[in-house]
Amino acid sequence: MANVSISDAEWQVMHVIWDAQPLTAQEVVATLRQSHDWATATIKTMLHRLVRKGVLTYSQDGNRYVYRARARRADCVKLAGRSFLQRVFGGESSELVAHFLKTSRLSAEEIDRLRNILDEQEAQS
Amino acid sequence: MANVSISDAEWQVMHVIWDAQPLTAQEVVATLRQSHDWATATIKTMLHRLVRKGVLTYSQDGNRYVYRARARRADCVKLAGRSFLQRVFGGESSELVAHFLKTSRLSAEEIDRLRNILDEQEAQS
DNA sequence: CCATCACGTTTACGCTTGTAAACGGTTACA
DNA sequence: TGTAACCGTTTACAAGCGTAAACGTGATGG
Repeated sequence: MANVSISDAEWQVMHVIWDAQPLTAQEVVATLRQSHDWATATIKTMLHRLVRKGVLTYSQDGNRYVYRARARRADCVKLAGRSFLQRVFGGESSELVAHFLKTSRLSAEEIDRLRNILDEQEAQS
Repeated sequence: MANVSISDAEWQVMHVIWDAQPLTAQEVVATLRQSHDWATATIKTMLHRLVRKGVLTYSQDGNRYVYRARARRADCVKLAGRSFLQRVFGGESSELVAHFLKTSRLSAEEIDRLRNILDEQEAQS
């Protein structure tokens, strides 16, 4: 289904859809316009490609399409994550995590949350 | 210098070089042969492209080249990390870290080390 | 001295990506 | 009843990528 790779620009589109699906093309365009300077045609191309890749589906409502994600965000994240982990950190997840911990500013709450996750990891190992 | 993007296959080559530079082309080929099934010509193409991108340099030793990284691994990792963080997690580093913590099996030592990093983060905030 | 080998360089080629204009059909206003 | 506006579809096109063969040149063994 979706062992397909999603390109950089396509991710931007997918985030919009995962955040508020179902959405028509214009709704996607309107949302993206706030953050990107893409021509409408450009966004439509991406919607198309995403449908072809099987990541999106649409249903028709009159003359317009209503798009929904077909792949779940979590699954796509997992796939992209594995690939990045492998490519950049040679698969060493603790290196990856260490890197991002060091290069991020985290709030006290975030730090707490991460500590909790670590505790769980420890408990179940 | 190196705000250039390094492709997937190119990362594989760069890891080899960062791990043991300086290296001749054959040394790179020999190392990569253990993990990849690439023709020698393919690897040479990548070395070339990396030189053109400014990520690698070489010096000549007789008829052969000796390659060295020109960009530091840490810098490339930082760049690729930022880009991935943005693309997949919309810039939310704590989400990213949480994701990788949850999807990784970590040893007790690794968990300890990560806790320490968290402690430091907390201290300096 | 010639053929072969080893090196780096050039050329190749199909696919993906970013970016968008052009096109054909329908709808709605003037 | 045109005709402008809107929709989705097709076509475009240059750059990057994965993958590698072909080429020119200098060295080397017979």
